[in-house]
Amino acid sequence: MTVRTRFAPSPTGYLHIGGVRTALFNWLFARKHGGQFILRIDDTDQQRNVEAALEPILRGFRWLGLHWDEGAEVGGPHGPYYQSAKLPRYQEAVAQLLAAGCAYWDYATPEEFKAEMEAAEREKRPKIYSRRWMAESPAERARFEAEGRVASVRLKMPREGVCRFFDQVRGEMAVEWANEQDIVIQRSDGSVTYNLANVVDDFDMKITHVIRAEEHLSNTPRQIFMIESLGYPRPHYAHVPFVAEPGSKNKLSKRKIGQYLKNPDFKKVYEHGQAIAERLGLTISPETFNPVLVEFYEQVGFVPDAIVNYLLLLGWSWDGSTEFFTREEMIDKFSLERVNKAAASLDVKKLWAFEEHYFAGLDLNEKVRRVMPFLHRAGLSASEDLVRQVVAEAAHRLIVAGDIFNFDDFFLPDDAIRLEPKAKQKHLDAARDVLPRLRQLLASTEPFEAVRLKSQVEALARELGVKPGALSQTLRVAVTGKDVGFDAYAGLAILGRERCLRRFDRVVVL
RNA sequence: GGCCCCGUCGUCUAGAGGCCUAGGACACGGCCCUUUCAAGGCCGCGACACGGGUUCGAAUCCCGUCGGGGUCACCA
Repeated sequence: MTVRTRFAPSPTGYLHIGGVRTALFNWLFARKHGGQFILRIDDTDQQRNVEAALEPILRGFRWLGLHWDEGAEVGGPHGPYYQSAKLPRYQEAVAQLLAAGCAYWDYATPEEFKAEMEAAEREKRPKIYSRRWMAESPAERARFEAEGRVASVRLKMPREGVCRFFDQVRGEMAVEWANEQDIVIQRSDGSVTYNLANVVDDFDMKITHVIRAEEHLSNTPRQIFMIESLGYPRPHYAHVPFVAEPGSKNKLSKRKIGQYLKNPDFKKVYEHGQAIAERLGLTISPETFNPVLVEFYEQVGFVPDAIVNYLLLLGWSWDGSTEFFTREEMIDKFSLERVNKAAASLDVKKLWAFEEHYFAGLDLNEKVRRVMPFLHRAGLSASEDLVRQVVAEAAHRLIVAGDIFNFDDFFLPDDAIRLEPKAKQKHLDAARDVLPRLRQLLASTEPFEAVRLKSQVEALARELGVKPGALSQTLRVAVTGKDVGFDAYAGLAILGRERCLRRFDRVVVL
């Protein structure tokens, strides 16, 4: 039997990082067993603009390299893969459940049902519907309808016995049927609810392994009841823990960004990304651009493999010490047995560390390829050759592609260089006497290369009885306006004599 | 509140009775290097929730307590 797994996002307009982690486990499991990974869309018919809301999700998966074998846009033999296109099929399943006596027409009004639930809560009883407005015969239905009531369809759950199932992460599970509510499977408007659609889709798409987040654990018994009532084969289950908030065990939520921003680590990464987004001219708000959403990482210029590798280790480990896995290695080593049971908090600082490692591992051409679009989008024109030199010298100072903006002084016109007041005070004002000598050095050093510049500065330093570092800092400020950056001599050499002198003369009034 | 799940350093985790004086990684602190910013090297800080058992021996098994979380929709 071929392994088939699925991920079923709802078109919400963004790709949640916790969802990606669950999807990744599904993807890995399918790949490992030579099976298929299906991307099915849980859209409801009342949603508008499904296409627009789906686009960021599909783009995110493609960007991360988590390709699906069947589903949205790619199609496949078990479609449709959009829930909104399957209403007749679902209603057929509802009819089957009704006919089998496993579901019933219910005529309770929402208020009546709610009153029962509130009473149960008050009396500290399990919230189980009394079936007071249940109708199983045409006569009963007619009677309720004469009162002007409209029916929904509820599952007629067993009231005794135990539901047992095996969970590949949690082991043997057992739940009393008597604690299971008669949930609505078909609304009074004829549309169908999640649990029913889910069961039918998994059957239609021949899903063999249901790997989903822990919050679905409580849906499992009622889904098993439907599966059995409909005569479907039962899939294997694995409930993986959800991804928790930074520094807490609450489920990560896109709505609580304001709260996460109070976490210093989270804030730091967010602000880093924000600065890059501003240079790109993106209009951003924390609601749509933040480290909970995959889009954030794409915009800022992360390496997709870094995110995937980090997510892999969030709730799974191989031997406790191996940190880095290629795609092939993760496919080879992944197993549900080694998935942890407890929720794991999102730690963007650690994700950042993975990014550092992955970006550093890119070869020079690859780094340049990733950095060029950022420069262009920010309106900075630069030859590939210049970019290559800067990227090479910047080395590990580039962690995400957007960090190239830290070295924008190489790509700005010479008259656009701004002198930072603090740097001026510290390195120019305090060194007025040596400025003419430094200018002369720039004008005369031949060839104009880093090693030569270095030895010339060192010679001058000896002559003046100062440290070479002091002179090189002064040169750096005089030419770039800033007192931070990579090796000053390399920077001068990259700019070339002409540009250095032009800048020097603009910045320094002798 | 009912039902269910979970509980090792701040965080992610290793650990399936003796290899544990509890290992690795991120973060953090210090030192070295460097008159920039980093990176790198070295050192350090730091956890088995608690209480009972079982056992020669428990982070590992059992019971209880406490703590945290999920879920109880005509959302998905």
